[in-house]
Amino acid sequence: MNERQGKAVRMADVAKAVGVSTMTVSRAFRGDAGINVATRAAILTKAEELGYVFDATAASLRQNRSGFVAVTVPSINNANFAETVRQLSRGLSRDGLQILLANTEYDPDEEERLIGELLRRKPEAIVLTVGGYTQKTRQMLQATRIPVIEMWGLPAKPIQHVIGFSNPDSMSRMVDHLVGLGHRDIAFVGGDSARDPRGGERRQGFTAAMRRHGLDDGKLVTAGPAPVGMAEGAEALDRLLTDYPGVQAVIGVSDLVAFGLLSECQRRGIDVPGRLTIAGFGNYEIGRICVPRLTTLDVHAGRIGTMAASLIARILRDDAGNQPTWIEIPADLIVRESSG
Amino acid sequence: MNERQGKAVRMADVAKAVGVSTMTVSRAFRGDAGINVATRAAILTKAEELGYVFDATAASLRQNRSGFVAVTVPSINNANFAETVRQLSRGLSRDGLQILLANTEYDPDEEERLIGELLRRKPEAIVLTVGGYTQKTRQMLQATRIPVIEMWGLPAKPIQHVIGFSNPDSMSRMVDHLVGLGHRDIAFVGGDSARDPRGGERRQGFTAAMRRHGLDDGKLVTAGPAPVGMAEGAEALDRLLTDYPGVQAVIGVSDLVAFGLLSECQRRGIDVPGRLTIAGFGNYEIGRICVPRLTTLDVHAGRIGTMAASLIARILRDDAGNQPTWIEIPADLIVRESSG
DNA sequence: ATGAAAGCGCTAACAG
DNA sequence: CTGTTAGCGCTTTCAT
Repeated sequence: MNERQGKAVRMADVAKAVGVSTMTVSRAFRGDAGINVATRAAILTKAEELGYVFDATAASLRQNRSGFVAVTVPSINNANFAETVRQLSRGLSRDGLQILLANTEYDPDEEERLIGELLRRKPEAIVLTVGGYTQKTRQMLQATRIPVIEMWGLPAKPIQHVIGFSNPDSMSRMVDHLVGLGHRDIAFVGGDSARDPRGGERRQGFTAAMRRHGLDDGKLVTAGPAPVGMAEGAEALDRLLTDYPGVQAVIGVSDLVAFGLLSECQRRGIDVPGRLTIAGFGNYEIGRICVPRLTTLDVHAGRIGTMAASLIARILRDDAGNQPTWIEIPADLIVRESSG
Repeated sequence: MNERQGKAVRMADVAKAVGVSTMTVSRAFRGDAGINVATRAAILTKAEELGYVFDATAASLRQNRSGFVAVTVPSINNANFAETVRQLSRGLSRDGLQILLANTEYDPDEEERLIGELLRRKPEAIVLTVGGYTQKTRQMLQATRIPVIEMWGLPAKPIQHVIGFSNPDSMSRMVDHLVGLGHRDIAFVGGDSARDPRGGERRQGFTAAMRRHGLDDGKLVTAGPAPVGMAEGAEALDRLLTDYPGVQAVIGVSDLVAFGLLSECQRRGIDVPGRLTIAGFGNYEIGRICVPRLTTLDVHAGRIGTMAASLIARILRDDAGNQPTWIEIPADLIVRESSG
């Protein structure tokens, strides 16, 4: 019956079936104004009947518009990165843009490889979690003609646009809070910072603030290679108490680590915050639910995504967005029961 | 200088600069065997120098191979779905396949819209979280020529391939465990099941098993519209204790809900499992860390992704994968301290 | 309101 | 080992 046996239905097939040109079918599908209402209806009906599926690849090639925005995150398993991606995705979908997501797994070489692959798809913009690029990565990002947005931090040498918060400054504020409560003997639990630039910046913020207060900035516990989570936090408590027996307060590089520390305290009957004050970072849902609730810093993960989407929409609309945008979304200190 | 001012570098530009045909450049980039090593090196060097970026869109169109696999999940913010996607992504990357991810937000109409958009990108396979499709969605999935894989459940009317576990059967086993411990007065806390077919199936598994044991199957608490998480679990405890004062054990539709219930118990000084036994579903990391640790069902979220990737690779390699595959990955009961 | 011709950047198919 | 020709399915451009 069909002369293109086994082949997918194209616009030309729909056009022939309806008795119009492919151009008219194209116009019907794009909702062009200048097209007869009846013709349009007939085309859409026939297309449905034939099982026609529009080929976005061909359209992309011809229009030089892929409709993609590339995004890289260190780990999609992290609830906060996931929330950023979710809001980014929501915001972009209003402009008909789809996300091309890549997980770097906290590995700069993997990130380089993934960004290379993403760029071959001709995305209209690329959104990155800031920090720790390889030389080749930086070179690719500087050479590309599309908008580049770094998020989740404030890079010293921004590539183009930036949306985020200062990791060290935010952490400094947490130290100020704990010192304000009267604590002097404060420790920091984080991962191997080489694999997690943001975590490393938080640790730097911790040591800088401790020094500023004239306190010992050396109470650091390394919970393992990034990403460190609940399990690593729980395991780290032992080392914390052994290495720094007089510790009064501890800050986790994230709420997940803080929750691990908290759980292990509970298990051992250590009163929080009576015997040990615990604070986290990131304002994850778990910190609002656990007992006691966690003092933390809200980095507004969702808002970062929302604002990145708006920024991209604006840049793609008017080409006026030629000069780099710098959007700082300050983290908010949230004081809860775990610090006292 | 350049005659294509403002335009991106193409293969033809590289070819001209090196003094070969575009075909040779194409071969160099694809790592074809039959090409002079020196020529290949010269091409790659020149390409780098000119800032050439391979256009995967054009290659896709010509080869009729997009290199995409489409995936839909109800929520990427859920750690278990994220883990499935992560492993799926890892497995597929070995075959040079990229994931095109869409979040349905537990909304069948949104799912329909997203699947429509995904199919226009000509993915080579599509992976769905099973259940609750609109009529149009089912029709699209039945009409498509690409492999369709439903995961995270065992559908009554599979479209093609299936990889997952039985939600009702798994939940039944949890009931058996609690009854085996001597509990008779058991409740279930979940979300509005209309929005979450998998949650609804778990509830059905609960009621069926309770009836099988000759016990009251009516102790249900609805924690709100799906997705229900930690916060909804915490809020639901009050209703649970008010509506069913004699309740001995409670099952959360997920570990997140169970953790919410557990936290609220801790807050009120209710002993778990002494006064109330709590069980969850899904084996989330939190259940291994919290105090007491949660009894749960391991659904092997990561393995679902890994196996989906292998299945896709196999189907795309030999076309022999014409008959539907049915892979059941039984959930494992994990007994921990929260049930006693 | 509709159509004809050209071409987006790459590669299949064939030739040498 | 390398080149030539044609064309993937759509849209731009220009014409009517």
